[in-house]
Amino acid sequence: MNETILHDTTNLLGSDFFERKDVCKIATELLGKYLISKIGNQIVGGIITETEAYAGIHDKASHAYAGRRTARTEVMYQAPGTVYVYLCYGIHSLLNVVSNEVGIPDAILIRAIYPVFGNEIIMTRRTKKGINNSTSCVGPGNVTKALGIDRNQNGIMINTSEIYIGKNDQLIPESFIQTGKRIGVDYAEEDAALPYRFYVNHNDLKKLDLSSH
DNA sequence: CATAGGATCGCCT
DNA sequence: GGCGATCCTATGT
Repeated sequence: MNETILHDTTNLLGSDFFERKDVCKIATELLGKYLISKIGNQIVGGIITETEAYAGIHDKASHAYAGRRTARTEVMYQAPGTVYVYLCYGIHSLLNVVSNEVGIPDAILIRAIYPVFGNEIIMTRRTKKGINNSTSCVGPGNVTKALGIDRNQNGIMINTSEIYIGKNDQLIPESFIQTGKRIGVDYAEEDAALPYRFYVNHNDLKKLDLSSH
């Protein structure tokens, strides 16, 4: 894969992908897709390997629980495919993509990717020593740091500028997909236990033929 | 205006 | 496994 994907719209996800009601299905289907950033004219891309679903106003873990509308959460009510980036713990930018229809604030958090290209750029952005291909983009704060994403991208639409999500002919086998409860949402009472986290081990990912594109 | 706490990370022991 | 960093957001007075 190279940057030609950014100029061939047939390779990018259509807006209908995020314009669906089942946020868990979308979160699952995002596994294996390409996430690409072109920020500061630097292109970095990888395969999405971990996501979490946040199910709008009925989900106590969601920022939009009970229909909360604030300056921060307003973008969650915008069109499917809108990027929602917020600051967590005062330090980390966390990347989400809004789904469902306008006015229904579902979102998917991107928690990890497997880097495919732009590795030298990633290493200049990730200064921690000892990281490797399998760890440089694991954890939602690390994904955004590697991709150069922060709140400057909050509110933009995917596949129009800076952040792109591409199709992948190489699908993740269902047997590779693991499920669990979401990280860091213990405050969400009964919703804290919902199996809304989806991930594939990078070791399993490497068993696939990633050279077919 | 004041305050508590967070969809995390990395360093320390 | 513990905890400090760091600052914005949401809420309450």
